Amino acid sequence: MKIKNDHNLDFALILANHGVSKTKFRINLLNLFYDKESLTVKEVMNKFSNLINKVTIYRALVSFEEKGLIHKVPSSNNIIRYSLCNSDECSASLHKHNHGHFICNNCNQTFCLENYKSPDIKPVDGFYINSLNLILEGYCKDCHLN
Amino acid sequence: MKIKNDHNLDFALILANHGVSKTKFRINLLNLFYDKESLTVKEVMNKFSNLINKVTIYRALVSFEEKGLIHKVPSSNNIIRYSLCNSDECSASLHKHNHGHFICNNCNQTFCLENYKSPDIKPVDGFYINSLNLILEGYCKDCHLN
DNA sequence: AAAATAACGCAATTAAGTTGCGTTTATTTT
DNA sequence: AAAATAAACGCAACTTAATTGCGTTATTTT
Repeated sequence: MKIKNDHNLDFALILANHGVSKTKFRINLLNLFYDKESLTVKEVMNKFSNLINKVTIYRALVSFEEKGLIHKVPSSNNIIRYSLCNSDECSASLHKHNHGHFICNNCNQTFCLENYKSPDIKPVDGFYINSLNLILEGYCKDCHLN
Repeated sequence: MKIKNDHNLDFALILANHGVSKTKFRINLLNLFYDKESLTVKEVMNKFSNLINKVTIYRALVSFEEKGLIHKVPSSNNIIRYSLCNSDECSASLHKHNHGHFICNNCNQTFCLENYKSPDIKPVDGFYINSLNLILEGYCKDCHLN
């Protein structure tokens, strides 16, 4: 359950700055998000070798989201994915990536597509916009071959 | 269970042209999609006053999707929505809208945002792209007020 | 019209996500 | 630093979306 920190970052401090409790699990969970483009509850469970109760994971993710650390990534496969907020692009109430994301319909991995720029968020009458996402779906290289 | 046809379209013919069986239910279901921007299984069940078995609905939607009549709309709330394909923008294997969609996180309705143009689909090395969606989420006018 | 194929409905099942509650751990107050 | 408060955790039970198998009914093909 020990997660290695390859980022030279003080995750406990980041949590504190966002008003999130610094439990061992939540420190490791935040570290995971710095390692990986996006995560589902199932992927988190696997990373912690199923030692952490799924309810704990759900509640931690909700807490991270409420405090503006992560945001949901829309997809068509009805599995909720979370992705780390870029502090320069996201605030607690408004989330965006300046680039598109590709989701594989087979392995469910996500990939950043830096070449696909998303349009900027602009106000639309009658709508209170919290997030903008450019989502591409299909099959990644590995999953296309079969 | 009779659904009125306001579109002067022969839905049975459209189904036949796409290789989908022309059952009474499927004809009415296709009509529904021409009436509404997008639909979930639950919404379809309600429209048919719960007279149609949900398994039948799931299978019809899968069939419509396989034959290129409808496609999934990604969202963060893990409820699968389907939307009619524009014949000029979608093929059976490649789906896109040229504009963004707004999904209300409270009432789960979707709205077309004609002013948000999506980038064009272009090939990306190693990815086999089936769909492109520009998704905005937040609260619609009605749901923001409370 | 008969044979073949696909859709349908029912019951049961899987899996994601949620809720309540007692216990443990972290944070705040003194 | 100890006590008081608040939040996180784990367990069990529950809700809801989605899936599967199978016998029956409707549609399509020849």
